[in-house]
Order: sequence, then C-alpha cells, then structure tokens
Amino acid sequence: MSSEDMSAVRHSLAHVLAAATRRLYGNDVKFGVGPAIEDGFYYDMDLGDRHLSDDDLAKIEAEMRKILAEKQDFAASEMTIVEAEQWAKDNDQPYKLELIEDFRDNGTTKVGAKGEKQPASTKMSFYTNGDFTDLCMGGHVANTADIPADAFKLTKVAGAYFRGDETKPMMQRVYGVAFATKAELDEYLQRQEEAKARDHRKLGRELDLYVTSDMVGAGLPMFTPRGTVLREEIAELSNSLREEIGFQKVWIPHMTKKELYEKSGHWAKFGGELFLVKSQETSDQFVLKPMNCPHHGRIFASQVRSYRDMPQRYLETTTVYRDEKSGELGGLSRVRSITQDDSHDFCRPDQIEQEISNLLSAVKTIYNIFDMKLRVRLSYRDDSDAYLGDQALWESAQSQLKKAVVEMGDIDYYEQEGEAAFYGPKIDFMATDALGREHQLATAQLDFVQPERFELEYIDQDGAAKRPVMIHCALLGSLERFLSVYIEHTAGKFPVWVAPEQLRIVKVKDDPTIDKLVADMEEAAKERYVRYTVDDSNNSIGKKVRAAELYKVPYVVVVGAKEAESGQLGVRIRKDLVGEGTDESKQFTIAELMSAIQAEHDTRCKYSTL
RNA sequence: GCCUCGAUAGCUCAGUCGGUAGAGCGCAUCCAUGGUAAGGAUGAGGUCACCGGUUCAAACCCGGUUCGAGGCUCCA
Repeated sequence: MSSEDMSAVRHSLAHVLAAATRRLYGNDVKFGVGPAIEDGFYYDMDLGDRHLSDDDLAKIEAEMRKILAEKQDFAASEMTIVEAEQWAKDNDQPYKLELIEDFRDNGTTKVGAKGEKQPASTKMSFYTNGDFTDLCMGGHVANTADIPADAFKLTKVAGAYFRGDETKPMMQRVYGVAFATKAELDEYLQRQEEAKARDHRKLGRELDLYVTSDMVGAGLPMFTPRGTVLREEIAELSNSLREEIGFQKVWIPHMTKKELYEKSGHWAKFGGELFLVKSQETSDQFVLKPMNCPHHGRIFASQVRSYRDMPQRYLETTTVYRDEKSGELGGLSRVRSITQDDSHDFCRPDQIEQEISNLLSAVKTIYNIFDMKLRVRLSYRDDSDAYLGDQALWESAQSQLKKAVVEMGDIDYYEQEGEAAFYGPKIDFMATDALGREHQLATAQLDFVQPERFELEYIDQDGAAKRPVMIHCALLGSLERFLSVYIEHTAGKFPVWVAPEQLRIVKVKDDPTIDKLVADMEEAAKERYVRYTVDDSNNSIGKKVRAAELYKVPYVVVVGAKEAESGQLGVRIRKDLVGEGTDESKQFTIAELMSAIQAEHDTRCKYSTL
C-alpha cells in the first residue's frame, strides 16, 4: 500500500472513529479535528461531562469494526462557506463552525497562518458514510470495507486542547494506530514493547545508574557510583574532543546576580523558569544560572583582546537549573538540573567557517563513537524582521555554515529558512538511535546579539574595536538527556569503554590458592585501569553468573581451583560484543584478559585522531 | 497548568461481596563449599500516599490533596 493510500486509510479510520463514538454516545458529541498522523490517527471530541476510559475504547473499537463490516461508501459532497456554517449551526458543532470561520477569514485553518479572505461562494467539501456526515478536506478510501479491519487498534485517550491552544476548551483525544496489514500492526506493537523494555527509567533502576528522591524533589536526579562512571566517561569524551580543537576549560559559579540576565535579555525571556536565590546577608537577588554564556562572556571581556588572540574558545561541562512546568518533568529527559557540555567560541566574522568546521568534525567523531547516524539541519533566517543583527553578517555567516557542512562531506544535510534563532543562524544535529527514533542532541548556534548587548570587542589589525561573533555549541546537548537516549540506544549494553563495570570476577569458594589468583587478577586490573568487582558472596555459581548477566557486565570470569591450577581463565564475553554464532567463552591468561579490556578504552581514542 | 490512568513491603505486583495484609525478588541469619542465568531453611520488613466523609466495620465506596506515567506539535 502506498503512503498516500495508507494516509487515506488512517484518515478514514478517524472518521469511522467519530461515527462509532456518535453511535455509542449520542448526537450531542461535538467534533474537533481528526487527522491521519504517523502510524495512525486521532480524533478530538467533546463528550460533555462524559469521560472515556480504557473500557470505552474497547467498545468504540468494536463499534468501528461493525461499521467496517457494513461496507459504507464514503460519499463526497460540497457546500459553500455560508451553507457549511449553517450546517455546523444546525448540527450543533461549534468546533467545526470555528474551523469554517477560520477558513473563511484566513483561507486555511492553520493557526496564525496568513491568507486572503475567501469569497462566501468558495466550496468546502464534506464526506458522508452511513448516516454520519463530516466536514473534511478529503483523502478517503472509497468504502469502509477498504480499510483492513485487523490492522488497527485504539491505543489511548488523552486530554488535548482544541487545536493545541490552552485557552481553548479541553477535548478528549482518542488515538489509534493503523497499518496496511496485521503483520505491520503486530510489528509496531512489538516495537512499542521493545521501547518499553529499553525505557531508561526502568534500566536506570535495574542497572543502578541513577535515583530520585521525594525529599530532593521532582526532576532532580542523583547519580549512583555506576551511573557516575557512565556520566563522567561520556563527559570526558566530549571535553577531550573539544580540547583537541583548541577549547580550554573554564569554571564559573552556579549562581549570579539577576542583573547579569537582565542585561543579556534572558530575564525577560526566561524569567518564569529561573530559580531565585535570596541572600540573607545583603539585599541582592541571586539566580541559579539557567545558562552559561553571559558568565563566559565576562571571562572574554576580562582582557583587551587582539585580533591575533581570536578565537577565544571556552568549554565547561556544568549544570544549569531551569524550573520546568511540573507536568513536563520525567526521567532523565526532562529535568530541572541540566548538565550541559557547553562551549562558547568568540571569533572574528571571517573565522566562522573554520570554527564551525572544527566543531562539525568533533560532532561527527562523537556520534561515530556512539554508533548513531547523524543528519544536519541548517537553519537560516527568512525575510521577516524578527531577526536581530546586521543583514550582511547574517548572509556571510549562513554561507560560511553551509560551506563548512558541504566541505565536511559524507553527512546528510538540509536547509530551512525561518528556523534560525532571532540572534543568529544555527546547525542542529539529529541523531538516530537503534530503534530508528531521531533526537536533537548536538547543536551549534551563532549569536550576533549577546556580543552586542555586552559590548564585547577585540582590536582589529587597523586598530579599531570590532564586534566578535559568539558560537554556542554542545556535542551532547545535556548529559541527562543524552544519557536517557544512550541508555535506550544501547539497551543498557554499554560498550566496554563506558561500562560502569567492565569485569566481574566470580569466586567459586574461599581457598588460599583461589584467593591468590584473585589477588593477582586485581593487581593486574588496577595496573590497566580496568573497572572490576569481585563477587565472593555466599551464593551458587549459577546465581552469581546470573547477577553479572543482569547487570550486563561485558566480561565475566569464574575463578576456582581449575583456574588456580592452570592459570587459564575461561571468560564469558557479553553476547553483543562477540560476533554472531561465535563461542561466547574464550580462554585467556590474566595478562591477555586485562590487555584486551584496556584495548577497548583505546578503541575510543583511535577515533579521536581525525 | 489542563485531560486520562495510577499509587499496597526496598523492587515487581496480588488482594473476590467492605470484615483490620499476601507472594516473588532483594535483605539478615543458618545449612550447604558450590563450576557458568535463580541450592535449601528460618527471619525481619506495612500508618495499604496523605487529609476528610459514608459505615457497626474502609486497602476497597465518596470528596479533596500530593506524587508518578501518558497526552496537550502532526491540520478540516
């Protein structure tokens, strides 16, 4: 089935959903919008005081199947705008009426879109199936029997504002998924299961990576010893890649007087999201930093800079604090303490291309190491006057961005006008995870406004003070969000270089010769910086091996009398690290084993020399 | 913030008609000294999220609160 056909099926299902709901709950159900969406469809409906539960979904779904079995034709008809308005009034459909009026006034129903006023004679299309008539742009199947009855499923009911506008009434949105065949539906449902099994909140607890506490508060995760290894290995990778292209570490305090953000403009823009800190000693009003750029700008401004000193590149992996609305917190992906691998590059306008090119290669390297595919979006300004800064500078910067991306080669990119920030054009990186989901993680943004507001300058060759350009860049974005993605990307089977525990030594029993072997192994492991633990608990071997498996430890070795005698270790290597069908256990000497693990640290370094 | 669903032992969850609480894992102790995904026994552990109401009686029914999950972007 083509994607247009599938879209028609999904769209038609939305209408069948509406028809079924009206059959079950009466003519006073009021309808909003019911589009086809990726993998399915939804319909927004207002059922008055009635609230749909999961049981109702099953009933509606059964009714929908009845309608499919009735083989109803979808019949198209047309009305003028005036007639359509009358229809909406006659049928008591206030939401549809609003859509029609919107169309009349704006030529489209899109919120905020511009357009010519439509003549009253302009036609609007309607579709009728059975006794149900609905305002609809079109794109239906011919008959309800054309919809595969075993390949759709209603999945959930949720509240949603009419057209996403929180000043509008809340409606009930019923979601469904739909495919061409039952096999595709099953595959989709299975993917959902897989995603659930990989959920970073579940793995975060099972693998003992991070915790939260009511006493600390929502959106304020704490990292355990294991989670902290993961965090620091990844942060260290980001830091070292940036150091390689000339960035230097700086350090700033986590709070500041609010005046800093008044000057930067962040106070006006982010005011409600800022955590306020009150001094008990003075009358100063402090703020927990929600970003680092103004601080870094102060470091730049602390000296007179020559054009020869440019660029100045600062990096800092540090935590910022933002007060998110309570409904938006969750796991590691939306938190109130956000650790950014933040970088600020203060450069001359003619250096943009080179600097961006360096950053691009760092981003490419790091996602190569994480085994995630990258796509790049170049976001430019459009013709509107919503953008600050000199037009010629914008144009030069945009062309330098593009040149850097093109010359990098070997990377998917697309350009989009109107997506730039008001303060400058940017490059967004979309990374694809193992389940095919895209995440926006890394970003590089030019900023023409902050240097202006803070009057940053350098002395150019001709002796005149010039304005530098500021480039904000992060390779990971936020460590917390990156980890939430990476935990799900790897399903907790971390590569050896980031694995919190690389080697587990399972002791068979207490015995002097075995103890000696374990001590030798520990010494060798320490020498090679191998992260290991010894399991000498009072449990059966099977149970200890199982425990190591559940923690997804890459290397597990059982040590008993046999090993003490031969000096050969039978090593269990995590299945994803050895090729398909390969024997998962291998014989090593102590030295061989530790070198093998250490070599995995070096694998990461190998990529670092671009 | 708003909508839907939920909250019972550290974790995952049962608990029927309203009659005062259960399992597995984990933890502790003991036995067993083990051979590659769960050896055996015993024990500790609960203000059933919180506040109020109905009732002779509430984990269960009703209100409210708090916290958690999903949704509130896909354009008739």
